[in-house]
Amino acid sequence: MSLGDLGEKGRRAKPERESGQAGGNAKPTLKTIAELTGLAVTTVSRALADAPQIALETRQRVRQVASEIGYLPDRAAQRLRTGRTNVISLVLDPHEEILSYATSMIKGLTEALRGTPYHLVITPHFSDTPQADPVRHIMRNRMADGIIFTRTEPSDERVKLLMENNFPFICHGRTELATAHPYVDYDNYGFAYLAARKLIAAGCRKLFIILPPERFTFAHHMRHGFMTAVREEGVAFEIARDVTLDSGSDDIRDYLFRRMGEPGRPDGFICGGEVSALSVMAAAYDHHLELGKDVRLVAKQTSGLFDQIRPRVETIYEDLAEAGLLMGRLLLKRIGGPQPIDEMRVLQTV
Amino acid sequence: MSLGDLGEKGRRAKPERESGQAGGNAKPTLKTIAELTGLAVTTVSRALADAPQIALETRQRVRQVASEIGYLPDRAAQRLRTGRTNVISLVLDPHEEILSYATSMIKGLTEALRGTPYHLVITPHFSDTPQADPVRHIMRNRMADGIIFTRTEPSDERVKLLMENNFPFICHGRTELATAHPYVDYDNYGFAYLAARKLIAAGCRKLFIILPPERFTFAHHMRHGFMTAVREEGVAFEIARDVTLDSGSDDIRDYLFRRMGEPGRPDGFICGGEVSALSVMAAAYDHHLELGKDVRLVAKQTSGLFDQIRPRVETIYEDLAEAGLLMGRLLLKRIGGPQPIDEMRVLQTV
DNA sequence: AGCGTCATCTATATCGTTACAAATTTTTTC
DNA sequence: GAAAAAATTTGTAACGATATAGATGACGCT
Repeated sequence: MSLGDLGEKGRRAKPERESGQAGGNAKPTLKTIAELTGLAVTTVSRALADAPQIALETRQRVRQVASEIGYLPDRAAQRLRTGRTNVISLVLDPHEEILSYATSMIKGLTEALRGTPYHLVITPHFSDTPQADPVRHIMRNRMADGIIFTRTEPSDERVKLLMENNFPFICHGRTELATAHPYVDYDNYGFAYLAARKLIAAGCRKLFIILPPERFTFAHHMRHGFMTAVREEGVAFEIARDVTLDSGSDDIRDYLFRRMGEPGRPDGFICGGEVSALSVMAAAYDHHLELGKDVRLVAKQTSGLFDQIRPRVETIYEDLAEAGLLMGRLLLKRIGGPQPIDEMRVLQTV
Repeated sequence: MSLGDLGEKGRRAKPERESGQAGGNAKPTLKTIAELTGLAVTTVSRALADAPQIALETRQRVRQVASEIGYLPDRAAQRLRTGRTNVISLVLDPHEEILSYATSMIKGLTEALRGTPYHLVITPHFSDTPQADPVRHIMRNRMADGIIFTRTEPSDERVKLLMENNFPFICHGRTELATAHPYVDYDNYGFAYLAARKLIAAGCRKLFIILPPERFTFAHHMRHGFMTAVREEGVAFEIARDVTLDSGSDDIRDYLFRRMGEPGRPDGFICGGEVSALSVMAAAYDHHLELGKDVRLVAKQTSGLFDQIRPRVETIYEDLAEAGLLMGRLLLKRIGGPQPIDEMRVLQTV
């Protein structure tokens, strides 16, 4: 089936302007349907919108014709007229680490958007530009109807901006702002707490945790969960100083290798990232330490990766696809509903 | 900085229709600039397009004013008028495996699109619908100016469709079609050949390879490279029968675990996927086979993952970010240029 | 008849941009 | 100094959809 030459100049290439049913391959518009049914363009538009003031019979007839000729509304025209873009922007830093963390989320998002008229646009935020720039840009130029972003900070500029402008958004992670806003988060307090308890229960006497960069809210949650557990049990602990979960895996490995060679070596490690958890394992391996005996590790699992890792590692699962699905649904709800719906959801540790 | 209430009804919420410079917060359009400069809208448009028939001085003045008031053209209007969407569609199946493989590619793509007016839209192709559907849909409804997809087949329907319609696209992987078309591929022949030679050189006597599903062109390339090497050296070999690189990691592991328990166990494994390579390692581990001694493995590396894996595994690197960057650049070239540029690039094994 | 009510349908204007042809001004030429 | 040529600028009409207000006809009521 050839749709005509859509390549270089598009439909403008055809000079056939006689609005008859010349060839069946001109892109159908409302006008086409109007001519076919003998109705006015407006009526067709309203009919397709299922307006009650159009006779039921007419509506059905229009629908019929529309589907017969494969009519689909022109997004650009709708967008220009209504101001609605049918776009959801996922703003993220296209670094491998973050991207891979966003992968499952994208899966959930596409699932949530499936069957809706919404498209998912990846809006990159390059780390050499201010964090709020993409958000500002999207709002200012109405590039999307809703924004999704991750790695929320306690006093997140993006959240503030979006709220000021009453622009639909949802973020992964919480802020510590006074005003409520929708978000989806994972119980990182629970993760760290549970991880620490597991290690202590397994006999560890000194726990070590690698945290996310301090600026992220979930770093605080993790630290808090960790601290609560070690205080409850009164065990020794240590928090990684020079590396974070955002550090390169090689750096994390090197850092841990060094640390494991120094006195007072921890025997229980908590790592909230998949590849960085492998770095911990690698550091232990390079010291000929046996995992599950000399040192123990609890990692956060966000994919099937750790099911293939040997020796088996204890993990706690965070379902990012579920988070993505939820975020998508909540955002659509927020966009559709005229009144601000403040939905907050924290996915629990299992 | 508040941009006004952009949430519910957008700019349409303001009834201020006096086209003066009432508030500075109305979205600037060509009309705004026209009024400010005393020129006609058309002139402003042409001036911003740097048309040679507009006096240089005028062009500069218009530019000046435009940047002062922060003018940015309305995408929807441009799109409606010109038929150009400024969108690049990346079509992919949002399964975790494929997505994670596409992750680095997305990184390269965003890099290529950086600074251009093009947006990256993730167009999901759900496996329960015909493969060519998204492509057809994108062309028919002019959802994008160019299409990118992966996992090309020898007689790929999508390629045929896109070529018939002369629609700009680029795919990752080659076809075996008569007509030339642009693509970016990785030398999977070289990968398998090199991997096999490495294993043989290390002393392996029976090689085993897990291939991608037969329907993909690169499966043939890999098989061919593998076969060439084993025939040259006359070593025994085996090709995975019940699993492919697309199988679930658990299935791959279970399959290999079984195979390793049977007589005539291979001692050299080639695996063209990251997580599935870990499955091979896991299967060996579960059999108490020592990697690098009892069995050897050569894996394809597409991220930093294997730098953290112990014991160290021999890998051959495929740079998917580079592929993404290249694909983005070639596609943009193809979209911009009026004459079809047939660019074929195969990234070599290193 | 005359008038209002209801159910349908339609004409017009507009979103912001660009293509096209025509109009205006300036410069050149004889 | 007038006509021709060149250099600028401008008006009008789309692109395809929808919001708004208005038109049409059928029907019932007094």
